[in-house]
Amino acid sequence: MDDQTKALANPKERSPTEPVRSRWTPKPEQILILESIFNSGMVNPPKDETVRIRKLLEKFGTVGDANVFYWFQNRRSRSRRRQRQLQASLAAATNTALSFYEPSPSSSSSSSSSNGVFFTCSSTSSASSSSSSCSNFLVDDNADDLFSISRQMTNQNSSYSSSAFSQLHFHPGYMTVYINGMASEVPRGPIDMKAMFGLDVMLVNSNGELVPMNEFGILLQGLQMGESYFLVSYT
Amino acid sequence: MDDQTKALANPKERSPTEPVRSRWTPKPEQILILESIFNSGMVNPPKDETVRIRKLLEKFGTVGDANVFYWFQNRRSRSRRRQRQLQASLAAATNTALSFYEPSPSSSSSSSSSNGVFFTCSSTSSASSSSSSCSNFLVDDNADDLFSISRQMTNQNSSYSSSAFSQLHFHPGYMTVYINGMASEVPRGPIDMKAMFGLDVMLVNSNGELVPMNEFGILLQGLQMGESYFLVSYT
DNA sequence: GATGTATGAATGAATG
DNA sequence: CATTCATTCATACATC
Repeated sequence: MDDQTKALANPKERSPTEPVRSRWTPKPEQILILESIFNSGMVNPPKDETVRIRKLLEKFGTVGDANVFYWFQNRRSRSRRRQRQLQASLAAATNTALSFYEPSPSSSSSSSSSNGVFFTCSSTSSASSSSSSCSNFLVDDNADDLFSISRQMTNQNSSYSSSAFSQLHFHPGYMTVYINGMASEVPRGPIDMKAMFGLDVMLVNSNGELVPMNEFGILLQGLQMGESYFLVSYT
Repeated sequence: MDDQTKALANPKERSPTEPVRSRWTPKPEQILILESIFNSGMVNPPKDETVRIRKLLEKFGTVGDANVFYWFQNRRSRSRRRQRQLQASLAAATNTALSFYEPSPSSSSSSSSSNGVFFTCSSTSSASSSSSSCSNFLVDDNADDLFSISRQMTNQNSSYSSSAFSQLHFHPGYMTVYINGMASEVPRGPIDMKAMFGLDVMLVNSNGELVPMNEFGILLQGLQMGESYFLVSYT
């Protein structure tokens, strides 16, 4: 175990505003930062980077180096696990599979999508802390390649701060959500979908559920920070 | 065969194709199977066993490896917690009892255990998950789970219970998955995305992960029954 | 249809 | 990095 991994956990200090918790609960902004860094390719920050990241995160709440370290470790582990799990579970059908495959003629690849617009992204949601990452399929879950990336990144100090993270500004009244995989700054309040997208579109959250919208195409409630949504045409 | 077998007529029988299912709700038969396995001593099945178990459970409803994994993890955790509580309460009772009863030495299995059994047999052998028995959980739970089980069982007329394991039937052919929130019948085997949707799409599962696809636009594995997917254009 | 509870799911925190 | 545990969050279901 690296010395860098040695915990500097500071379990006690807790801002008076914070609820008494036995373990660190990352704030949404902190999750965004961490996800951004992770998805920007730095999946295994060295110790000094961990310290820098912790200092960044501290703008939004008490956090220790150990928390950051564990976060990345778990993030890597669970990404990889999910990846394997998916592979395995789907691979089960591979053997029985070929009999069903009929090389349908390429003549009509027309069937395209009856739906019209389809899109992207998903993730796990949760009311309080939505993790995840719509950009999963961008950089995430790629254990093998990630190492080369991280290896190549270990020396450049501020790469992440200029790539992914710096794009996320936290202006008041706005927040970042992911729509079709792209980070988007949206107002915190109700959103006029027609004004914003111009079409008859609806938003589907990462659970596949329609985001409630009134007859004027205005979302009844604000979106959830950091959450992922899909635009779906319903015309 | 009793026709009451089908009398699983739960009041809340979902339509043949389950709608928005934000979380897995195990069928009574599935709970029976899981409880049986757990109580037989396999409290921490290794991965391959998890897969086998999942396949068993799938005879009674959609379930994924992760569900099985979580089920055993939660089952262990909550059994252990109850065990600890029981221990604590018994210890407390013992302490208070000791104030009345002067400990006469060395008579071994003194623990009266009028109400409970506490045992040991630490197991936790080593790295590889000991699926082997010798568990604190063995008989552990009492009122709570038994109630739920019996409650669940009242619905069926005992057609299942013991024989649940051996029966195995697969419906080859087609299954239902959700694509962009819409139920779709797809073949169980590999799917020619090119023929089905057109060239430039890929499937993302509900974890936001890309479903592996070869260079011909054919999914390497079949999809998972009941799972939700999103079509993503990658042009 | 509000509230309580059982439990599925997620994740921080370890350990080896 | 793989596994595991403890804790917490979210929700399905029961109950009223």
